[in-house]
Order: sequence, then structure tokens, then C-alpha cells
Amino acid sequence: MSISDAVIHRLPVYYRYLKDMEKDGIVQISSHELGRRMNITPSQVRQDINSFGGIGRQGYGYPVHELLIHIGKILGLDRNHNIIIIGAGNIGGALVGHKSFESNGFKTHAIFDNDPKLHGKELSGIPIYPMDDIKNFIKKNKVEIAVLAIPAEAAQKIADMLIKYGIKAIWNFASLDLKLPSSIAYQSVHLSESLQTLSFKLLHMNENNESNEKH
Amino acid sequence: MSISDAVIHRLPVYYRYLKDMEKDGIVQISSHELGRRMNITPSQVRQDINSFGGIGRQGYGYPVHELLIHIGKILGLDRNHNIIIIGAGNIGGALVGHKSFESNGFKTHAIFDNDPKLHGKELSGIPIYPMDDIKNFIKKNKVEIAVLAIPAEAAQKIADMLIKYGIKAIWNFASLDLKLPSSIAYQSVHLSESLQTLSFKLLHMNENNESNEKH
DNA sequence: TAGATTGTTAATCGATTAACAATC
DNA sequence: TAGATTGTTAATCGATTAACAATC
Repeated sequence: MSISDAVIHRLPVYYRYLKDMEKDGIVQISSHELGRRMNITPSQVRQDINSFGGIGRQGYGYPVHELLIHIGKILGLDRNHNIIIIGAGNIGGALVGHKSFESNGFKTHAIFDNDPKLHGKELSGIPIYPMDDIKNFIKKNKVEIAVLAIPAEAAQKIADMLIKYGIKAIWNFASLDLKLPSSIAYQSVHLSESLQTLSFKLLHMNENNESNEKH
Repeated sequence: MSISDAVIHRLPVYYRYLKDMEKDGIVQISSHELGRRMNITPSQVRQDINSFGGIGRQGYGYPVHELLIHIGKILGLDRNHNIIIIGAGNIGGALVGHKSFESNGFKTHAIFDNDPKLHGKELSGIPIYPMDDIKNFIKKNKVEIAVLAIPAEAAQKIADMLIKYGIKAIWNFASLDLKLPSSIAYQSVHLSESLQTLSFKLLHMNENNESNEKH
């Protein structure tokens, strides 16, 4: 049975909590206690972990380290991923500088940008190349993942090009929905939408919600 | 009846599509055509729009401009929001530079950082101040929204402080789940989790999905 | 009027929660 | 063994889709 979409989005959250627990020296955790920390029900924890072939023991709980390794493998964090970033603007610059990606096996090898003034320069130690070099770079460096940190107007055309050159996954920061073949892994971060959702919550805060519970 | 969580997250998407259509001179749209563009069912479009008191006409469809204005009001995009950013690092720097926020009424007034070397400097024309100035700045400038672009270790403490000083909404980029009073609007952007989800999809691409449809 | 398309109710689907027997 | 906790089936809940009468 395949892993449901809802569970896929919780997997990185489990990973994060388990990592913190391992760091704190916790070796065993029950669905009840893990659910309490993550603010979900123990039932959901057990259903989730079972859906990806988890490894619990009755009367004991789940071994933190083994579960962490297991989820890491499912997420592909046990291998290295070669990344390029398209666009040396604000977002592109922020992402190269982000240390935590590399610790999970995501290594950025180059940034590509249209602006000739940037070519030969670096951002956080990663070189910036002209767009024309993308094709050869992908081949030579076995790049699987491309980050789109460019304006929405250019994004679809660039995405099509990247796929033609062999890119297998696109992490999109442009404010549009790309049309891609279903054989390409695709994930977007829509910052404007996230901020607008926050704005909605701010505006409608008092309507439902008079209680004092934490969220 | 209140707007469901699923709909809340689709509202900014409707807004984006409608904005594009208006720019293209489209004045009217049917649920069928809007659903086709957004890749959801016409039924869902109608249910969604009805749930927030939409304004369709039988036999005609939805007036693009009116619907856009209506959704904009629900999202709070018809007013100005004062923002401060905590943390002048990569993420903070990327967000100040992001032009599109301001066009929706989100105005960043200041950045705060611990590093004394940055005080008095600017990022994209926005001044960087010491953390000690936060309290007075929030009061004086009627700041509602704070962006947390700081390491996870410091985030909870800073969030608590911001709330004490009157912040009403927190946009969190730190890699943790904050514990906040339910009276505070809260939205996180978890970049690492998004990248890990992409990695999962990349790894498991061929398992379910042999078709050629676009996604 | 006829055709198109909404608003809304009913049916379906999927995800979450509850319950409990199995078992460490 | 007794207690704890999983694995798993059943019940519930909510969201999506389908259907169709209302109406522009």
C-alpha cells in the first residue's frame, strides 16, 4: 500500500521531532508521548508509522534511532543530492546560504543567472554561471534537483528547458503553478500565499476562537 | 458558517488566478473554466466560493473583478499591514527584498538583529536596529506582524517577547513549531521540510505513477 | 424561450479517531 | 504474570465530487 499524501507531508515533521529527541538522549518513545509533543493523536502516530512499515514493539514503543534512520531512508536523506539554483536574486541567495540543507545531503553546486555582471562571482562560496552553461553542467555533475528562484514570467520556459536537459526534480519559488510531466518531482514554496494566509488568520482571529489553548 | 481550513489555503490561489485573468482582460469566468485552469473540479470551485459568500450569477458565471475584490477583502489585502523582520541573515535579507509583498499592502518597516556590526546599516533600504529597540518600535509604528528569520534555538523566546510587546501575528521561518496563545495568528514556512518532501517524491516517483498527465 | 451555469443537497471518498485484541 | 503499548479493524468526521432543481 502506498503512503498517503497527508502522511508524506508529516514525514519530515516526524523526522525533525525524532532528531531532536535523539539529540536529547531519548532512545524510546510511545505513540502517546510522540503525539503529545507533535500535537497529534496517538492513533494517528500509529497509523502513520504503520503505513510506511514502522517498527514498534508492543509494551515498549518505538526505538527513536531506528525510526529516524527508517524515515530518513524513505525521504532519501541517506544519499547525496546534487542541486543547482536558477536565479541569483534574493531567494536564490538566501537558499545557497542555508546551511541545514547540506547536512541532510543536499549539496548546491552552482547558481545560474542571466545577468552577465554576476558571472564569475560567488554567493556563499558557490559560483554563478551564465544560463548557457546549464546543459553541460547538469550532465557533467549529475544534477537531479533544480531550484527555481526566478520571476514567474520566466519560470515555465526555464522549467521546460531544465527537464529537457535531464533535471528530475524542481523546487519552485516562483509565484505560479508549473505544468510539468508527471515523471518530474515537483514542490512549490509560495511565500505570498503563506503571508496572505497569515493575514487571513490575523483578520479572522476572534471569530471562532475565544479559548486560551496553545496552538 | 465559518470557512474551512482547506478553503483558507485555496483563497490565495484563487486570488492569484483571478488577478492574472483580470490582467488578461477576462471579465467573467465559469466554475468549469476556473476549475480547469486551477486543476480542481467545478464543484469544488462552486462549493468554495459559496462557503465565503461568493457572488455568481446563474447562466453567466462569476464576475472576475468583483470576486477578486471580495477575496482580497477576506484575506485582508485591502488594508495595510506593518511588518518587522527579526534576523538580518539570509532569509531576512531575502524577504525585505521581496517586492511583491508590498504591492499587497505588507510594508516592512525595520529589521532587528543581535549583531552590533549591522546596527545602523540597511538591507534593501530598510534599517537594521538592535533587538532592544523592538518594544518601542512596535508601539510607535503599530506593528502587527513579525517575521521570525532566526535560528530555531532562539525562536520561542523571541516569539514570547514579541507577543508581550503587542505583536498579533507571527510568520515563522525557524525550523520548529512554536507554542503560542491561540489569540496569535501563526503561519510557518518550513523550507527543510519542503525540500525533504521533494526528495521523497523524487525517490518514489516511479512507484505509483506511470501515466503521462501533467501535474 | 432555450441554454448555460449557479446554488445546494446528496453521495462518495479519504483521512482521522476510537476501540480493542494481540503481544512484548 | 501484569502492565503497557502496539497493530489493526471499525466508527466517525470532514472534504470532495456528483447531481439536479433553480434561475439568470
